[in-house]
Amino acid sequence: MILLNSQQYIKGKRNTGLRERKKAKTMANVQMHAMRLFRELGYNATTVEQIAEAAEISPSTFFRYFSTKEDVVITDNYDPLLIAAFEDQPSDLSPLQAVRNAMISGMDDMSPDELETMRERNQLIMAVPELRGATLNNLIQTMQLLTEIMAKRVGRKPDDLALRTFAGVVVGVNISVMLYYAENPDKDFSKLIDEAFSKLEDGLLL
Amino acid sequence: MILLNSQQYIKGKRNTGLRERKKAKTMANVQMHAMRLFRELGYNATTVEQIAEAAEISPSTFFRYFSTKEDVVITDNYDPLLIAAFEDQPSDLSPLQAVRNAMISGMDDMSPDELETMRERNQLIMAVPELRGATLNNLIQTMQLLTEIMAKRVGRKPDDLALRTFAGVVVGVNISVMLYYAENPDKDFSKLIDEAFSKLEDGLLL
DNA sequence: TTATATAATGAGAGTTTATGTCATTTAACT
DNA sequence: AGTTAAATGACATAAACTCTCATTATATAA
Repeated sequence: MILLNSQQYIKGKRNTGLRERKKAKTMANVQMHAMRLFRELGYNATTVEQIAEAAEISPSTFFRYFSTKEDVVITDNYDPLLIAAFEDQPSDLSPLQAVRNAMISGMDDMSPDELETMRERNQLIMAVPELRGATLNNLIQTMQLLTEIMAKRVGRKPDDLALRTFAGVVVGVNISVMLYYAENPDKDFSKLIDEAFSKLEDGLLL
Repeated sequence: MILLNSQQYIKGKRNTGLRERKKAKTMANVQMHAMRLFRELGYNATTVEQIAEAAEISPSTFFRYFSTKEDVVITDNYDPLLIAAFEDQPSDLSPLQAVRNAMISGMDDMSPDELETMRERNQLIMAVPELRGATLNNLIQTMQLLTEIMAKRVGRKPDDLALRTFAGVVVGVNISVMLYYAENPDKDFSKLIDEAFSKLEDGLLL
């Protein structure tokens, strides 16, 4: 089964201690049971208490791992990966091409299992307003990150309006693709992103 | 003081009955007190109970007017206005120009009082994650509306990816401008929108 | 290895948002 | 004026958090 947040422990901190390993395991376990219950009962009909019971922890412990019920679904670790991929892009690419490649390259590294998890998450998130709101909120964070690294790349200040418009556009396209993908889960997400960015490069002509 | 949602009653329904007038008045009154309390105490530190008491209604009644605490801030009635303004745009304009004009024309009709309220709301919303999430969620609805009327205008189906990408871009630009405006409240919001769309028309080149 | 320090957990009490029910009040319509 | 329908308030209940404190488990150092 898929890990989501546990990776933040596995990759981030020194992986040596028993304590860290246990935490990563617990976190992944809670997410697994939460996703299963959401699938079976629906998001709103599932209580934190139920999740805690299924994962064999106390509700207190649940909230130590995830500060909200939403967090158990939405927290992910994609930003650092995106940033890294972006900074790997050759400098002769246009900013748009660089972002596009960075996003797609991240997806190409995913296992079928990870892709399937991503799909299920996207479906759930887009179906539940609270989750959608929280995810959209995360996208703003991504947008700010993108503004900063993009500012470095093109040699402008991070409060440049063109730059920020650019970041807004990237996020906006992401939102529309996430929504589209939720309605058409049989399509290939990374291909959709690719197509959407093509439209952009063509100058957004209708 | 400014009305926000009350307009939906004043403008939308027949304005004749005492009942309607009272509801509009109550709604505006609740919002006024809520905004004041949020300003004085902060959003999270203000309870619905306090708002209800200030507005001299029961908590039950609060939730009849606003289904969540967030709603008291975020609910607005801009969509119908935007749609109407959009449909008023001459058909020889490009889609991008039409959207741009529609958005700006809406703002130009606002009184100074309304603009000031909009600014305060934007500041509050962008500062409070829950509100930001809920607002972003509303933007998705706007995006879907935009997709539909745009589909009519250019004669495509609403599930056309180019169309949806376009709508995503418009929403993304809005998000980035809202954020920018929250950081720079002394600027002119409608001018910021105008500038951001200019960058778009220039082909998003950095 | 044992002793001590530090971190994770669980139990339980309290707050706030939100939902649903029911009786009472208030406006609308004839 | 009397009937109908809508709005309100009082109350009960649930679920998501928050906080505190005692207990358990892991880490560290003598």
